[in-house]
Amino acid sequence: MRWLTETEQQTWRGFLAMQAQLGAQLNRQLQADSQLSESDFAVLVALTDRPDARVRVLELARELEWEKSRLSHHLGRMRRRGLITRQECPSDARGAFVVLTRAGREAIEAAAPPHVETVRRLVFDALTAEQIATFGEITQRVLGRIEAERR
Amino acid sequence: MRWLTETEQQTWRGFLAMQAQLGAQLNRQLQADSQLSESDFAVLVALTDRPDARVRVLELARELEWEKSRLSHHLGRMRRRGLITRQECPSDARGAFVVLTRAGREAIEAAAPPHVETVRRLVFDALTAEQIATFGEITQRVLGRIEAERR
DNA sequence: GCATCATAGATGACATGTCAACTACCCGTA
DNA sequence: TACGGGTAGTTGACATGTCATCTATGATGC
Repeated sequence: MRWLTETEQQTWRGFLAMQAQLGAQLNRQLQADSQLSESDFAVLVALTDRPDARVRVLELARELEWEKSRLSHHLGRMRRRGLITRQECPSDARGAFVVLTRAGREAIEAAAPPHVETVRRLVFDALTAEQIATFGEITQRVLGRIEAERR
Repeated sequence: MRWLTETEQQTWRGFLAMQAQLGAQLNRQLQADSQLSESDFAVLVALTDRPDARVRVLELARELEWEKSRLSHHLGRMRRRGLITRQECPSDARGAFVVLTRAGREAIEAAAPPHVETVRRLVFDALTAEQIATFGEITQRVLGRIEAERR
């Protein structure tokens, strides 16, 4: 079988370490500055991307690429914290909209600047323009592979 | 404040998506082929890296860059499944060694080839040599930033 | 109308991760 | 010897994620 070369192994382990460290650091910062997790943040961003600040649950799941049950649980928790609400869907009684509340909007507006600043500081400021471009290509290619494989 | 450019935002979202998808896919494959999680795999790899197939708990935690409590919980679960054992440490009665069992060794030896194959297929085969090199540089730079910040 | 199957979303059981204590032991100093 | 602070590792409470299953509604063919 084809093993990994020494260099590939190092690259791979480096990636695993970066992934873990970066996620942990971003979570810590978000939590400390805004009492939000990365997951909360992702949901709130998806909502603010909408002109009417609301989405159908499954559409949100597809957009975030989350399992629907994960999303359902997470929305329940966010609802209990007052960041979002549910709204019945008139055209399909099974469905529901997720709606951003005022508190949710305030939370995301307060959280975004320091979070973006951290991402910039830890990632983009550390890289040259060319590295950033290559980084983008890499993620797209890998995503393409996974996509292809899942079919 | 300095926001992210359109391109940077795309790159960042792409990275988040890749991270999530790749992790999920690797976990699925490992689970299906070997009944192991990525975490189990990481622990077992760290053990097989040792000539005597055993490590002190905290040293393992440092190597994996895991919180000690996470490791402790995880080791408990792996022990219950028979993948590892504990061994008292004669020179420091507080401490303990984590030891690879025969079953653990068999599990990792069976799991490694298909797992490596998947990593190769999804990542390295998708990239040019130059992209791989850049990828390695990127992870190192970002890790360096995080490292610097945490002090 | 109604039997049948698909879909939206929630739920419960369980695996995993985090944080803050806690226990037991080490070691330097008086 | 005894005390005090540091270290190794575990534990419990709780947040989060996964999987399988359930409920209610929608859509389709007869």
